[in-house]
Amino acid sequence: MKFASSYEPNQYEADIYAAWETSGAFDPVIPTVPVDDDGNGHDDRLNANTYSIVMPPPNANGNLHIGHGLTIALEDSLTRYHRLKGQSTWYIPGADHAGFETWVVYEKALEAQGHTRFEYDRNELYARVWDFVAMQRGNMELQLRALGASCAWDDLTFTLDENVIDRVYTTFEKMWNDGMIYRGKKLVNFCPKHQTAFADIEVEHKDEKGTLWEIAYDDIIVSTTRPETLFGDTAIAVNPNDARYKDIIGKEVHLPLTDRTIPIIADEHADPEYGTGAVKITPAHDFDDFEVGERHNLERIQVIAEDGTMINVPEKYLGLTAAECRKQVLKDLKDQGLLRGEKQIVHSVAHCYKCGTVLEPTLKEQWFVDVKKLAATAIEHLEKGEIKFYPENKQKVLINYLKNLKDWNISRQIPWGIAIPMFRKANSEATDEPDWIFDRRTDLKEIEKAGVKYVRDEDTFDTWFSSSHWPIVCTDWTEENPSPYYPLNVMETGADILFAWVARMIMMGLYVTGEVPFKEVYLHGLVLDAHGKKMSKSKGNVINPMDLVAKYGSDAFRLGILRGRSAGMNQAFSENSVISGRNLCNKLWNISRFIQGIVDEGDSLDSYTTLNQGEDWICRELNDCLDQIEADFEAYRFAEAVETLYSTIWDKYADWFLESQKIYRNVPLLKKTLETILVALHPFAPFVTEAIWQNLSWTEGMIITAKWPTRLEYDPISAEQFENIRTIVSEVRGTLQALSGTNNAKKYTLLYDNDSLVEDNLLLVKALTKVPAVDPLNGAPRGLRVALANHELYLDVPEKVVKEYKDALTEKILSVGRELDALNARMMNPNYVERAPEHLVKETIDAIKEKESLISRLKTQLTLI
RNA sequence: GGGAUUUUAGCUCAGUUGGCUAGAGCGCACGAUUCACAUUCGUGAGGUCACAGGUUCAAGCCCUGUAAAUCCCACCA
Repeated sequence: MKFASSYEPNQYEADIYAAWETSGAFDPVIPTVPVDDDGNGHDDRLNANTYSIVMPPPNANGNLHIGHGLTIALEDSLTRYHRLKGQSTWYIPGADHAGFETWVVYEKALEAQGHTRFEYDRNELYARVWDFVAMQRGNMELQLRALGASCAWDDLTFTLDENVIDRVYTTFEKMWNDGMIYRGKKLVNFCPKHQTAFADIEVEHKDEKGTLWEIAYDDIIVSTTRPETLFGDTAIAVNPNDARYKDIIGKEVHLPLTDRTIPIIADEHADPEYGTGAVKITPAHDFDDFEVGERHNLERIQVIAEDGTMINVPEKYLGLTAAECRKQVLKDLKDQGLLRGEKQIVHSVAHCYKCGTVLEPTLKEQWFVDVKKLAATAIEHLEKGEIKFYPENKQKVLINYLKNLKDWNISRQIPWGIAIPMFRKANSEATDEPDWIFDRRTDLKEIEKAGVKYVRDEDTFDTWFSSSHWPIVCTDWTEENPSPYYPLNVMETGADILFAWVARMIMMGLYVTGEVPFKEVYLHGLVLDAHGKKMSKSKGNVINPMDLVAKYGSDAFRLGILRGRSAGMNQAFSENSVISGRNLCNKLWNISRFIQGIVDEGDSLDSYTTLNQGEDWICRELNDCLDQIEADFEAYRFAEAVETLYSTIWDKYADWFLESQKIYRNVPLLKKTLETILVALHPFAPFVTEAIWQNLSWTEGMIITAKWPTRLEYDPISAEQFENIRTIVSEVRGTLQALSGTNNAKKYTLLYDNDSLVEDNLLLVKALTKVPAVDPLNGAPRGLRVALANHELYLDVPEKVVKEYKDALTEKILSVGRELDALNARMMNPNYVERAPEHLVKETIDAIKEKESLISRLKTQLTLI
């Protein structure tokens, strides 16, 4: 016997995965590189039936977390479904160098060894991090395998692979030539701890308590939360409509603690309602002030250096940290009587999303992408509906974001990343040559062109700049050989990176290829803990997907994490749902074990025919189930598909069909239907379905490359009759349960009068209700009437028991009466009869007849008691 | 300030173009028991669909408003 009494995932999963991988089942059937089999000069792949999906690349040197677990469950289910449907499926795995994250980890390791980044040059650091990552790599790839990801491993793309860098450089060069790249000295969010700038999107704003100080600049009082920046003030702004200050616009005031004077200017930025209505302007250290400075052509005086110490300030404050300087400034202002008040406020402060350090708006020369055209093109294609979003409201959200997008800072001061291929002229005498030139030779620090020396910019690209090429590089798309796998069929990723990643892939895809990079976008939400709280290390509520896989199996995890989840929603997750997934796997295992047992007894017919109502019924239910799953996959309704499979397999197939097959056996049909449910469940539970497939005596090949089931043949009238049997059985069971006493099912014979359906299914009804016998009534009604309108059924119970059932019977009559009243009320409404669809009115009339007949029968029974 | 989302059973969620008595899983109560499965089987209790109006023959679903919660963007001198 190949089937143990329960399914033990750990015995099978590793071997099964290895078998899949070595068989080549993960690889697309249609080649990914150009072919011209018929020699007509055309790439024969281009009209092929392909299905492509890329994996959002997990951090190459990290471990998978619960969000990855969800990602794989979603993407791999899609992949396997489309593979079973016969498409040439390409699920492309990836690994992310995770520029900033990995750098932070590495720098910590470096510090632990007593070193700092400043001891090495950029190339050395790059090489060192490369080795560091190489050492840890593989962990997450093993974990992807444990989750069952059926991806094409040979095509794994690492974000620092040569073809990625090539493509990024090609795009950058094109943008540079198109005038979309510019070098700007602008305010950027700068993390003093990590010594790097961030894009707006990487900044985390948090509400914090702070102090608002009021400082006298001559007669004008200004409010500020950052008194130490006053040395960088180059103006005071008042609102042009503010009557209080009308007369002093254009005048100069003395800047405290210095011997400078600054002008009073009129600008809308000053809010008359806030504070005193006058605001100090520090263009070098505040984003709003920077813009005011642009409008009024103000000087930008940087007073806080990148290391967080004071520069360009009076001797006394030079070299202090910003915090020390603030204290000193406040003290000095107070001594001079210029500090006129302070109050506590709550304001939002920008933090580094990694270390929580307060970010310092800092003037820096950086590379920027002019996003106007990119965004406009993306909006145009999005508004045409070229990409379908799940959930669909994200389309609007994304368009709204793109409409307000500001230029994109792509420079990062982190060695671990793709070097920016720009070189600055070294000797300024050669005035005819441009200051900056593009060159791919980023492995060199210095190059020479036309006799002029150039030095490479030390910075690297923002990882999102290279990641935005992901669909292009993963599918090996090139100008010369566009891939049939581009655009991707779907981009599945987290809703939290809609702006950072999805938006940029769309802009970049359109810019490089002229086509949107994917046809559909499915966004998943956060996986929250069982109480709906965000998982975090500090809260200690983090669930490790690998623990659950080890404990319950990969399939159980996948089924569990998909349960109750819908697109874009942050939803709770608990071990319970994994347990219920595990139970389903075991149920399926035992279903198979049972059927194999029957097959072993011998019967070698291959083709099936249905022979009774239960068999017709299960065929109908399985067909409905397949329809439902196909529709659910089209609409990305994963949880619903799982739910449908769960109830079809358990509540219908096992509880009714298999139970009925204990009376009437149809071996070919058992085989056929089992294959159907195995294949249908395979996308969600790949391991157990494959393990069963391999253990069954008659199946061939591997289920991963099987064919999606075709519909079953059945007699619909007969199938519907089985519903009547189900109703009879349920009602008898319910009545038996409601009778006083225990073990009622064993005691009382079921009597039927004039009922061919029961007569034809005596053994089945007997087995399902567990009554000792099902006999014809033969005479006057006796015992307890079963509450069915269209069947004359009695439970042969003694008078005494019938009497004890009186209360339950009364309650039953009342409840049916209430339903009847509701139906009658509906029919009393002439508008309903007139305007509702005919079939509904007819159904209502039928229902009324049925209820009336049932009530009169029950009432007769009651009077007999 | 702008935008989005959510509110249905004790918990987590379905409920697709409005249409029969609003469903599932878990939990709970009661009952069963060796013959595929206790990771089992059966039966049941539990809902003013956040609230108030409106449209409609008919509203959990559509419209208006209110409340609560969550998230994103911008801003907070």
